[in-house]
Amino acid sequence: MAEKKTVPSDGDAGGIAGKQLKSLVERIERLEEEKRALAADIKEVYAEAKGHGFDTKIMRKVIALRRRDPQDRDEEEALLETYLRALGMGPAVGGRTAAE
Amino acid sequence: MAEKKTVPSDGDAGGIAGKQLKSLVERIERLEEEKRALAADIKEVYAEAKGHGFDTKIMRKVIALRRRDPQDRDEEEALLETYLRALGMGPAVGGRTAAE
Amino acid sequence: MAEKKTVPSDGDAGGIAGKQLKSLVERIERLEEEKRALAADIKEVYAEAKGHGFDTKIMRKVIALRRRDPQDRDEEEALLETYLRALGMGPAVGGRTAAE
Amino acid sequence: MAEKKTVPSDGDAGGIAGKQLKSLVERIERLEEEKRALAADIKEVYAEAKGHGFDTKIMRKVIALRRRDPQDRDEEEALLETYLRALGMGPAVGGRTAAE
DNA sequence: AACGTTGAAATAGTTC
DNA sequence: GAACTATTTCAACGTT
Repeated sequence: MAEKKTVPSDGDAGGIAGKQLKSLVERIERLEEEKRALAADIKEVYAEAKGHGFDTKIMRKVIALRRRDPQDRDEEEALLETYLRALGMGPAVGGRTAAE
Repeated sequence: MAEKKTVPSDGDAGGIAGKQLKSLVERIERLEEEKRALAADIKEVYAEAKGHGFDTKIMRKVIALRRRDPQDRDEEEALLETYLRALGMGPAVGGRTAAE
Repeated sequence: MAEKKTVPSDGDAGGIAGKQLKSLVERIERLEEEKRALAADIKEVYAEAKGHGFDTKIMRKVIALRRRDPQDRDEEEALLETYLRALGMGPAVGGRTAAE
Repeated sequence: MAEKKTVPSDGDAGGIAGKQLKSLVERIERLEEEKRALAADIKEVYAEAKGHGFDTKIMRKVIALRRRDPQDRDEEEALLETYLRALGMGPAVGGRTAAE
């Protein structure tokens, strides 16, 4: 049966390939740690915002919206309305439906 | 790995209370398992929906909307617009037609 | 294939597809309600436990641990193979392969 | 029913609070961008590893495990105390006390 | 009763 | 395009 390739160089268990692997893994781990640090920073800023009385949940939405392509937004919105209409509910925005 | 004892099966301090604890824990575990089963069922229905060509992401949104108090929705929407306006962005999202 | 459509049979909002969507949505909503009921039951059991003087926080930890343990064991086993393979050795079955 | 607060200091959308909000949002966005850059770097390293013939899926597993391990150790320690407390004994400090 | 913490649900992204 | 993983979001809980 065909063996799945695990490490590049063949019979050299723990040899050259091992060194290389170790190096790669360590690089990744370092980058990931930096990434985590950034995430912590972001969290802090949110905390600060909250301390100033802002609603962080809404802030997150705003930031997500800004990141997003306006066209996609519109399309999704349209689709949502379509589904709501198919369910007999009026479009969610612009006030409640008259029914019920 | 060595197993850890959950309760001192035979320790004096654990006696009666230990039995009771065990019973409570098991009841909870049973309920949680049922809960997980239900979650799996829900997942299945979504898969079926997808198979019929529906957009499950939108479906989730619809269901979330239906679950939610209309008043809260409106308030949140208003706040979102407020924030967007404070940032100098038009109220891009919020259900109005794309062309304003 | 390759149509980007909104509902399977399109243009028929509130029609056939609408019925189907409605049915799916309602099924999901029903399942979700059962799920919520179960969650409430679990909460009750915790309340009862608390009433008997147990520390629910610890109980949660214990339950979480019991749930995690089997997984961990599997992962550990998988990992063992992983490392072996990473070292250029075949899966542990039967020890070293003849291929050496 | 409590009123929902929109922006902290005043209703002056686009005013003082608006400046503050904008500043916070931009800081977050900048940090997020750095974070994304890091994620891209990580991805690159994986690509490089793959180019050298390594199985990145396994690499991810290994890295995840190395990250989880220290946590597990802490949890294990915490759990020890947990069990002791569940037995009605105080935290393990000093072993069994005479206070029983 | 707000706060932070934590675990689960959902979403996005990636690989095959 | 389907599955898996990683990230993000949301809700519950205890805490102060």
